[in-house]
Amino acid sequence: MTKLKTLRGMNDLLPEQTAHWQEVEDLFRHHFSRAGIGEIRTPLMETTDLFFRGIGELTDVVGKEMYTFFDRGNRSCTLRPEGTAAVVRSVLQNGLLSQGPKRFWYGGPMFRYERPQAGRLRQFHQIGVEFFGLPTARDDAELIALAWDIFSALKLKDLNLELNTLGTSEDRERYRSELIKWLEKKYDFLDKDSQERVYKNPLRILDSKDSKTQQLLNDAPCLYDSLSESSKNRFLDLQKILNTLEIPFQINKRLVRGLDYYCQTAFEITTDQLGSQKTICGGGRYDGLVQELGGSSTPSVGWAVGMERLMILLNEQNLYQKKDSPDVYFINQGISAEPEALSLTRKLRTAGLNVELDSSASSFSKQFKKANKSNAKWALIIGEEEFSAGEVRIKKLKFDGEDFKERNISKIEISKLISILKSY
RNA sequence: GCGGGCGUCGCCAAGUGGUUAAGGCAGCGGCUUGUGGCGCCGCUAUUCGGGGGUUCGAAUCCCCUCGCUCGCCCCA
Repeated sequence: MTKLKTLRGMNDLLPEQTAHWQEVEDLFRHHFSRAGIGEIRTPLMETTDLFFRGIGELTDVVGKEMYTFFDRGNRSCTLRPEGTAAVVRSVLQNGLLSQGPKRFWYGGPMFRYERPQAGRLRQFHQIGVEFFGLPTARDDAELIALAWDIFSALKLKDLNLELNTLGTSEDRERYRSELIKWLEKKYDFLDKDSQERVYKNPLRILDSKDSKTQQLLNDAPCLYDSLSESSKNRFLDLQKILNTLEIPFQINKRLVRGLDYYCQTAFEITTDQLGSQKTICGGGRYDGLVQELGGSSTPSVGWAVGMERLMILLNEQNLYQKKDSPDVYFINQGISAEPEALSLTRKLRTAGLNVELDSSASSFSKQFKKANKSNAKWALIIGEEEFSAGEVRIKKLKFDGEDFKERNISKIEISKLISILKSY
């Protein structure tokens, strides 16, 4: 029989990992709730059309990375490859923008059919934020600061905030045709990948890894030069505000985000500790998207964090908290004592204690060994002797200064027991 | 989708054509039927990701396939 296993690029998260994930997710939630940002949960699956219209048919994500299939009603369905399009859809469908600007966050699995690598899976997880109806550079700065503060709270080191502006869609279009004209003249000197992108995605060529192409590009028209005055000023404003907030950044003129909807501000938070999957947070402004999906013109801005990459980086920088050990390890043996131990365990757990109940029914000596390994502070022991006496034995497993004499406590005095267990 | 590396027990790993596939960790049992952290003893892969081939003989060589990994593309 062949072994059953996960699909390629889709991993289980096991208890040791989920504990870390939860800590990190809690931190995100905490920051969001302090900023008055509500969570929005959309289905994992949407009509294919949403992503065609939202992300852009010519992007790689839509063109070759989507999990698309027909359901029994012959509808074309797609597992969401990113979060923004669905959030916009939801916000419109539910009329959430009728009362002015709104901020939302979302999280969960996304799906892209790509060749897996470290930090790039077919099912991966993002947490993202979207601001709607907030048009200014100050709004951009608030959004960026939110991400920056979360990473700071995680104590992440050596992060770079890279910043660029793409201008308005008119600026971008003007530059695009100018760049294509220039690239056509240099076509024969470009590397193969870049040649293919001349018409498909010329801005991406600016980011080519080919050194000859890069040299050539030194003379290429610059996006910044074709920006309108107001776009330029907007970008300068943003930089000024970030300086005021004391958030360090560097301008990366080659930063061109891949999805069609971006305009004006584009940014990434990167690290050089993750190999080629170096972006842990990417985002930008998408003023045209809401209208594109059928709403009224609503300037919007957002970012998304790649959870897997973030978790790898936290691990790399040794920022995981050590896992909690139980307060109590409950040693128990005997036909009457075992149910009694379970009963007491329930009461102690209800009182807020972390209790690990031994279920091996093996010798006391074995159970003590396990108690030690569990790293619990206390051992409770109940065997037939204690059961008959209506008592439970309490013993301290760790020496942390205070001396505690092993003793028996009557079960009637449960509150006393609880207060002892909680007192160290 | 393209190119490089890899795949031996739950984990880490030795073995690179020849009788029973080292070792460590973890697990289980015992020394010690009710008191631990140390120590000692024992047990745990008919099988080397899967399939086919070469050979008297394969974990070791060849082919295919699956998966992981690194880089490219792209992106979080």
